[in-house]
Amino acid sequence: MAATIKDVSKDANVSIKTVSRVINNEANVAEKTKKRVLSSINKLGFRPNKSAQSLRSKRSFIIALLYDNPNKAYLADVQSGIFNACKLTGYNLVIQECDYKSSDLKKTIFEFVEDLKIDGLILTPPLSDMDDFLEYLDKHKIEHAIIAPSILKAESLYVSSNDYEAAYTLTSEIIKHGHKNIGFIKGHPKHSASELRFNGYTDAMQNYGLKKNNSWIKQGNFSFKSGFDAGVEIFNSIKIPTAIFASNDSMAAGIMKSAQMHGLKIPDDISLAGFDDSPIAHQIWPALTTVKQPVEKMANHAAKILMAKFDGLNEQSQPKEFKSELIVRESLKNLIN
Amino acid sequence: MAATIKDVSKDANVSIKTVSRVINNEANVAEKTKKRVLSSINKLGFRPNKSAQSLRSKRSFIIALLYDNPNKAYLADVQSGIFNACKLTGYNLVIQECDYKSSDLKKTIFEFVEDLKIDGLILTPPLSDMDDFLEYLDKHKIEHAIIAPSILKAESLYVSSNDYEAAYTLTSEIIKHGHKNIGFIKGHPKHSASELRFNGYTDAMQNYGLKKNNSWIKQGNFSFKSGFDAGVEIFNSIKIPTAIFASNDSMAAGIMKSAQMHGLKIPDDISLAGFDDSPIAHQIWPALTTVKQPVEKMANHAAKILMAKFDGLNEQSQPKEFKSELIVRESLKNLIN
DNA sequence: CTGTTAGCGCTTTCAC
DNA sequence: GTGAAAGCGCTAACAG
Repeated sequence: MAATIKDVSKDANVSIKTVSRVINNEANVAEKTKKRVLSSINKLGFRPNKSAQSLRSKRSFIIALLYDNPNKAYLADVQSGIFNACKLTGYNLVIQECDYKSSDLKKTIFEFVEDLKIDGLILTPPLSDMDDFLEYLDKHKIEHAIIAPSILKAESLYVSSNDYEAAYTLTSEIIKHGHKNIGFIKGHPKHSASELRFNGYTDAMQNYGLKKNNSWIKQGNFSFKSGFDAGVEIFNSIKIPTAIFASNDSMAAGIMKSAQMHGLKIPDDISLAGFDDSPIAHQIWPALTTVKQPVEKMANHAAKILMAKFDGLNEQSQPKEFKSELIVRESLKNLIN
Repeated sequence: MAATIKDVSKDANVSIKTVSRVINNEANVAEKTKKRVLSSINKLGFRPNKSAQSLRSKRSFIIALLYDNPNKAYLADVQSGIFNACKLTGYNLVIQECDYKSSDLKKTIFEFVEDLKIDGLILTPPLSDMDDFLEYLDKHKIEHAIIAPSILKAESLYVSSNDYEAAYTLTSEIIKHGHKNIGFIKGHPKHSASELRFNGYTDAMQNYGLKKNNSWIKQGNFSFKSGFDAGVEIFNSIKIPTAIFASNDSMAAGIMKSAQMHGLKIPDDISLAGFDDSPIAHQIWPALTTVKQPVEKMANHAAKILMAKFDGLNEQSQPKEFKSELIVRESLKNLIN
């Protein structure tokens, strides 16, 4: 039978309350007593019963990841980042798939949090931007950290990346390769990143004195198919651009397929760039020029600042914004010389 | 304040034990009483406190998914299948990344299960084949369902797919397209699927009277890079095959890249086939001929038979083996005519 | 078919 | 700094 707090208290010759103090790292325990208790804990292999702790203290040492149908690689990265943070602190990770369009989202999550006494939530896009849901969480004092929200509120816990700047930089890079006619495929309208990336593209074009051509700008939704369809439309137009910047890699891969089916060579006939550096970016030929976001690190940090809050620590001083990295690969041709 | 079992018992004018019986669907409650209790539960919005249930009954209504570094799409599919099964039963899903090579794997998982009172585990490859770990779980009476184990023990809960047959069928299909010189890239040696797929290939070759050529058979490890490397080796040999069957899509994509860098056209110069129908299979061009396994369904079923066991139900009668589907796409050329 | 009693293992409250 | 007592909300064991 597993040792209980009582066994430890007997072994160490203290009250159970003192053992409890040691477990919970509370103040007011003499150093000597603490050592004795710790050695008993060790000797007996005592691990606190989480159900009992949870019943009494209404916390569970469990955090939850909420997501709605992200792409699979993104989900895996986020999850891995959070998991590794949990491992350090002894927290556990429950996952909860949600439907952001569902009308009982709030109720579902509320009951989920109440039932499991979930200590806090980590939200991923598009949940990160659902204002009324976020307000609801605040109102009910459900702790949460937000990954990549579009509106950065100083008082909330979040991590974000510099989508705008990265898109600006990538566009500039394409321009510096001698391209003037550059198309753009927008991402899912509900994801804040879509707008930021488009703005980065737009501003770079403008600052370099280039004109956008609306027949080369298409609405996508981050899916391979939407990229493919956009490619078909663009390649059927009278004049085609020399480069296309798609808001993510899946769409860029879709364009690549449509280009190749159209008999166009990449990058000789058309250059391509994506965003995210998902596995597909280097698993196709030619490999995609893209932007790598430190998704795993961001998620890791989100989990850390969330858990720090439970312990009253302040990790807010840490950077909240993570820098992306430009990765230039074969899909981008240099037109100069 | 949330309602407790006591509140319900007062409202319904019964003892708390009777309420408990209703919650747990136990026998020996008069239909009439049950109705009254249910209506009180409803009226008060009562939901049982899981911590208290867990403390007393040593179960948590939580199951856990154990995995070690699978590919991201596979993980997402498995997870989704399990999650959907959980939604039906009210169970929750905790995830646990493991290192199958770690010497404290057993200890880590044991404490994890004990601490959270995890009701059962779902294992994915390569954990599915770690005999001593499985034995350990049996010995400690930790319930578990196994996804795709190599050895099918009648007494254990598992789901599997017909890897051998599928590989046999795919190889036959390649042969029926007129190919005689067919290479093969093996998967990760630790995954049972690798051997099954190789055997399917071998037997098909033999049954059609074709000879295997060892310089076209390479050891891979399921990664894109291992496929790429294998491709480089094969394409540098004096004579190259007309088709290569890679044990998964990532490796097939790797071969495709090496072929294209070698100036070979697919499928005109070389046909390719993969396995799994991962996203990459149709996001490259030409799209890969492959085999689709119902991963999500398998995982869903694994979760269902596991949870059924907790309630003493027997879902063993359900099929344990799931059929794969052959998907022929552009990467396979017909050499006949 | 229903109820009473005890107690799971811990934290809270308050006393010293 | 430390401890005693109470009790979180539920289920097990038994009684009727």
